[in-house]
Amino acid sequence: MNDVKAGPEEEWVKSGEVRISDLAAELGLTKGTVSRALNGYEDISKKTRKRVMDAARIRGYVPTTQARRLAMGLTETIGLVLPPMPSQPVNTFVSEFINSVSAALHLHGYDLLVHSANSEESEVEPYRRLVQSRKVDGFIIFRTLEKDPRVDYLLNEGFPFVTHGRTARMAEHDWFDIDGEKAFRDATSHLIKLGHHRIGFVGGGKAFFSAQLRLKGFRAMLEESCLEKIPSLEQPGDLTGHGGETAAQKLLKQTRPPTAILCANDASALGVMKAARELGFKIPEELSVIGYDGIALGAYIDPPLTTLTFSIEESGQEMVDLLLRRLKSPDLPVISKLASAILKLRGSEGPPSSIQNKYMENCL
Amino acid sequence: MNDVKAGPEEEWVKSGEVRISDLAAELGLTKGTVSRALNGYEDISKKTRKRVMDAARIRGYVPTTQARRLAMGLTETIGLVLPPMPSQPVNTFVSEFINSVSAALHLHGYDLLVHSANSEESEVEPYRRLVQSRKVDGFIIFRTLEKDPRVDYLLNEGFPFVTHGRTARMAEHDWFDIDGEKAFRDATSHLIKLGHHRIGFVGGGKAFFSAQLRLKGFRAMLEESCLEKIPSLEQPGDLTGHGGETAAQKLLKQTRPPTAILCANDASALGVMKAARELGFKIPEELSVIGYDGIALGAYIDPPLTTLTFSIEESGQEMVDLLLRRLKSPDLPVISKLASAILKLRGSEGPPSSIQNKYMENCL
DNA sequence: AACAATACCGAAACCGGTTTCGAAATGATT
DNA sequence: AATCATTTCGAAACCGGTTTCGGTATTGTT
Repeated sequence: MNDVKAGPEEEWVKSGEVRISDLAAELGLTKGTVSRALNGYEDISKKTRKRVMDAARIRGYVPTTQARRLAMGLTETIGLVLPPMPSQPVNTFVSEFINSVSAALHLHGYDLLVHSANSEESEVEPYRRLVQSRKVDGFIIFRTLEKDPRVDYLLNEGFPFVTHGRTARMAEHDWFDIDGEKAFRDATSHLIKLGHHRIGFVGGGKAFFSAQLRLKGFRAMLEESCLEKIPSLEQPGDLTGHGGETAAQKLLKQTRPPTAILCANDASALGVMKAARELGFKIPEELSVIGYDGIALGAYIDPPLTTLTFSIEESGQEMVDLLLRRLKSPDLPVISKLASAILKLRGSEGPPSSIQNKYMENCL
Repeated sequence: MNDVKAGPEEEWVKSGEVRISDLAAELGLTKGTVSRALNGYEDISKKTRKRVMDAARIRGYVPTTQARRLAMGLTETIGLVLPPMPSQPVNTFVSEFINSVSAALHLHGYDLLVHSANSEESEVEPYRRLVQSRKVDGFIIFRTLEKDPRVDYLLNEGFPFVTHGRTARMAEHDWFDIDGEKAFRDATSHLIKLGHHRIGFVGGGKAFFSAQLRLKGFRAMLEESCLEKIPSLEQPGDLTGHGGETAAQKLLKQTRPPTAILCANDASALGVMKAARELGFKIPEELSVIGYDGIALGAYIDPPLTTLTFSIEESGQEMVDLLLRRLKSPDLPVISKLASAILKLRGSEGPPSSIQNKYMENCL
């Protein structure tokens, strides 16, 4: 019932028991000939090719991947090392990302090797091991730091990789990134147009390049709109719910708290909302909150979280494209792609309640 | 600066460029001897062993995994196929699970191959391919169905695997599971002790064995407590936020709505809370809600979601243990492990407001 | 000093494929 | 019918390791 679908004359065989030498012996050919027949070489007569392919199908022959790869000198495998995960509230990105990367790789005959980073050893150690043991042809790296040791190591080795996110050395390696700067310009602009003057910002770890760019976009739009930059309204965070909570407390306990808070990611935003509730701020009437990541769950909380969202599936596909292109032609100049996030309005933002916020004069 | 840490006499070399034959030639030995020296064979003199190991270290020799595995006839790789993911609100389980499985495997020298299921083809197709091409030694399967085609296929093939979750054929294969039945007995009991009479249940897909067990636990505790089973209070769900929303609407629009709702997972619970808000039910005063999964994010919503939680890390480790044991001794009798979930009270449940709920008489 | 036992290493087969090269068989040409 | 070009396949090397087997060289025994 659950057998391999079998034609009339095909008998069921346990998978993976027949080798190319068995097939060759059975057909009275050498394994070299069988190999060429199956791989479409031109120096095989139509007749024998048919014989070989029929026999292969009937006997259920599938070449052993290990042997084929060894002979051909390739691994057809891409490595992805999971960064150590502190109990982050929202990891939905990782699984979706793995899923899309894996699917895209599979289309091209590549496998995905997922490795976890042992938190006790150096961050690059897993990469070093995978490179040295020749288990992979290249890497997919995400959650990049401005100065990223993984990038340094691989660039030094001349080993192919693509990053999700920019780094200080972005001119030297392929990367894909979301335009977080523009995203935060948009979000900030949206808040300003709603009438907000005092906008708080909860950042991500300073080491993450992306977090810096988001802050940059925020500041740029403030300046463009002739709003003064208020240092006390910029709070560092760590991209976790708890971090957002702490940062929000510092923001909201000020004598003149912000009327809106922009968060470097959704997890932070959830922490911010929690702190706001506990301090008695009504969202969005007394405080607007905007996050970043577009986690689906944000739609289910109260109020639904307005956020900046982007396609994880596209990210995975684009990165695979970049990496495979690099593997095919190692000497190509560096390629990069920038995709944009879109502001998904769900309800956690609105005009500030205080009428004090008169519509600001345009600075131009 | 980012070089491999190098001793005084060790010169830097690009990783993975030196083969065992190079090493042998350099030392004036045969590759067989070098191999045995490095692998601790006894028929190698102390002197040459030291020579070989020193040279290997200095030259940075690491055996090519592909070749070693081919020669030894093993893959040291475990496959994990991601089930097609409908845009589920909360996928935090998957990434954490992959992380722990990968870490546990790595301790034993195994790699994790993550494959994604193409939704267009049969569910077992990815497994079939991985088996036939001999890419993996065994599988980690999760989110099992009662009648699971993947399990059927692999049992038929005699191919090693372990499931996270039971199946109809659980007597024939190794499995690890959370005792969802007991978990829901506990949660139900908790609600009953709080004074709830009319408790709603939002289930998972009927195909998932785990969902059935959770329902079973719910029913069992109702019966044990002499509460009548009210069919209209059991609503099917699909483990998504939207499914929970729909189910909750059906529950809460009844003339006598439940005073508490138990959900087969947290995503459903979030949907239930959303629907409840929109229908004007205050949580937990007018409606208690309990989920299952223990997603960290549940602590950040309002009110924080009470849920049944378990250790994903433990799950991954235990499953790896079971699988590797199976690989080592294929003829061992079937092993299974059942871990328990614990009720994590966070605030989304409480006593029913209506005083109508007089303390029920104990049925014993 | 002759002989047996032991330590140590080389030679070669093997894992399961791919690919190059050359020879035999076939067909075409004159 | 002899010559040459093609077609078609076998033989063998190769990928980079592991492992078995057997032969020296060394040591130990009497």
